Order: sequence, then structure tokens, then C-alpha cells
Amino acid sequence: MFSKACEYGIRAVIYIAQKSLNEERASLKDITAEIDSPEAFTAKVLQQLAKAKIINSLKGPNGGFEIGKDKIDSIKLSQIVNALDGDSIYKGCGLGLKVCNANEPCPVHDKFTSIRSELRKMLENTSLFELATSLETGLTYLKR
Amino acid sequence: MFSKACEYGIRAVIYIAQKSLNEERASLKDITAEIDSPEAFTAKVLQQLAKAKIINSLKGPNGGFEIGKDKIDSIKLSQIVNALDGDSIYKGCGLGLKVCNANEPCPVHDKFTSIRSELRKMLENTSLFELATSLETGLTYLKR
DNA sequence: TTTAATTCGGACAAATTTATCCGAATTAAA
DNA sequence: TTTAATTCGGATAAATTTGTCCGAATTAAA
Ligand code: FES
Ligand code: FES
Repeated sequence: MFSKACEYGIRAVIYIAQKSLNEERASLKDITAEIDSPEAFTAKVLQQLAKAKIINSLKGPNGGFEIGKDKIDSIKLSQIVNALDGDSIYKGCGLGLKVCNANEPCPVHDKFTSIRSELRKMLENTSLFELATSLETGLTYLKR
Repeated sequence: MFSKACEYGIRAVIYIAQKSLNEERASLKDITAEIDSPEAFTAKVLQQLAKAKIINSLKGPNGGFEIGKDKIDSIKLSQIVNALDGDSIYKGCGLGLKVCNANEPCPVHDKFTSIRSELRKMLENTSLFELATSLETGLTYLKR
């Protein structure tokens, strides 16, 4: 469904959000320990997310990654996915035709777009805040 | 969503089904021309599908691929996907945890499994017959 | 001012997926 | 029986994704 980069990215951002809600910063080591992901690769992903202004990065001692507390509620899952995997998830054809096009639909177009639209709605309606909160309250996990 | 192998496979099978409904066999060249896919790679995919008994292959002049007319209605999209991509689409976690597990859910588990279940239902309820028929009647396309 | 902790960025490496090549096997037709 | 059309299967190559390494830049603290 999502690329590895995207999976790590989502997990990382949720963790960073949780820390940020507690007024704390998360360092790369901190993050990779918490989400159990490869350090150097995760660093690249975080860099991408920083460029996309989804997270904030600070160098130097006591540096790390954070997200403005006010932004956490407005950031949606869709933005993270978009920053890392682009929009192929929306515009691609389920059977691999160049683009999805209702005028010359592939045989699964109708059924596929219906599910994809559900997915899109879900991503657009899911806020970082609710994900971070479920983590904070111990209802959900980022590694296992 | 699906691997390239799976995309080609689905398109190929739909085309083979259409031909089979018209009492005709489809050769590899025929197929790759019709679905616009790489020949050698598609051959591998067809081999897998033949091993999985989803299609029938015949060597020699006038050989090719076919599907028993009676089977076309009973073959579901889910079987094709399963033969080529396995069941990771069902049991995988949306955020990449080892497996999806409701007892220690990742933060997107509920929303993700709900959509995935829709997808599963769709794949299980979509028959090759209806896909091949929509192609036959010119309502849908396998290349563009 | 020096040091140490951190992210950044580029080059590289490994793994996986996608794709090609080619000879072997099979089989229908000439 | 020979030939030609076809799938089969193994080896290999190209492309993409995933992952690592390491020095440079930044910056807070000693
Ligand atoms: S054309 Fe294939 S999903 Fe729309
Ligand atoms: S645990 Fe992540 S989707 Fe179920």
C-alpha cells in the first residue's frame, strides 16, 4: 500500500507529535529506537518531511525534530503520504494503465475508484492529533 | 496497490477470458499486443498463473492460453491477486509492523482494516466473467 | 573558544522488482 | 519425418527501492 519510506515516515511523525504535545523534542536516535526503523534511512525520510514543512528540524546539541503544537491538529495523514509517496495513490490506475481515466476505464475502474475514494477520505480526515493521542493513551503501538 | 506482475496478470487473464468465451485461444504475442506489456516478463506471469491452475497453457503451433468456459464465472479477482501477490494485501499492517494484529494495533489499524476489508470483499466478489464481458462489449479497455 | 551533539547531503551498497535473452521441450501441421 | 510455432525454465541484466557510510554544517553547552 505505502512505501517503506512512507511507513517509517508516518510512524516517525506520530511519535514526534506525541513528544511535541509533551513539549519535548525527538532526536533521530530516539525516533528510530521508538519505531524500530533503520537509522540512516529514517534520517532521509525525516529530511524530506522537514523540507515539506511537516516537521521542524533543529541541529546541534539538544536538537532533533518537533512539530508546532498548533499544527498537530491540522496535519492530516494525507499530507504525510503525499509528501513521501506523491499522489500516485490517487491518480494511478488499478491495473497499471498510464493514468486512471473514467472515459476509457479499465475493467476494474468503477470498483477500484470507489475503494480508493474511501481511502482518500480516510487519509484526509485522519489528523495527526488523534493518532498521537491514541499512542499517548497506550491504545496503540508503533513497534512490536 | 498491486505489483506490476499482478497488473499484467489481471489484464492478461481478462483478455484470455474474453477470447475463451469466443472459443479462441490467446498466444503470448497476441496477449502482450493486446494489453501492451513486456513480452518476456508477461510470459513469466502467465507461467505462474498456469501453475496456479487459473489458466491453461498449450504448447506447439496453434498453442497459447485459454480458460475453460465453465470456470470463467467462478474465478474471482481475489484468486488472481492471491496467485501473484500472495496474501500480504490482507494480513500486512498499514504502517509496516510485522503483522496486523488487533491486540496491539498500530495507530491506523481500525481505519485501515476497514478499508482493506472493503477491498477484500471487492476482490472476492468480482468475477472474471463480468470483467471479460465489459471488455467484450467495448465498455472498458486494457490499454491506452 | 573549544567541544560535542546533532541534522544535512552526497556517494555508495544491498535487496527487490521488473525486464530480457536464449536454448530446451512440446506439439501441430506441412 | 521434418519443420515451425509455441510455451517452459534458467540465467542474467536493468531499474527501483531500501539501506548504509561518512564528512560537512550547524549550534548549544562546557
Ligand atoms: S482506469 Fe483503471 S482504475 Fe481507473
Ligand atoms: S496493526 Fe497496523 S493495520 Fe493492523
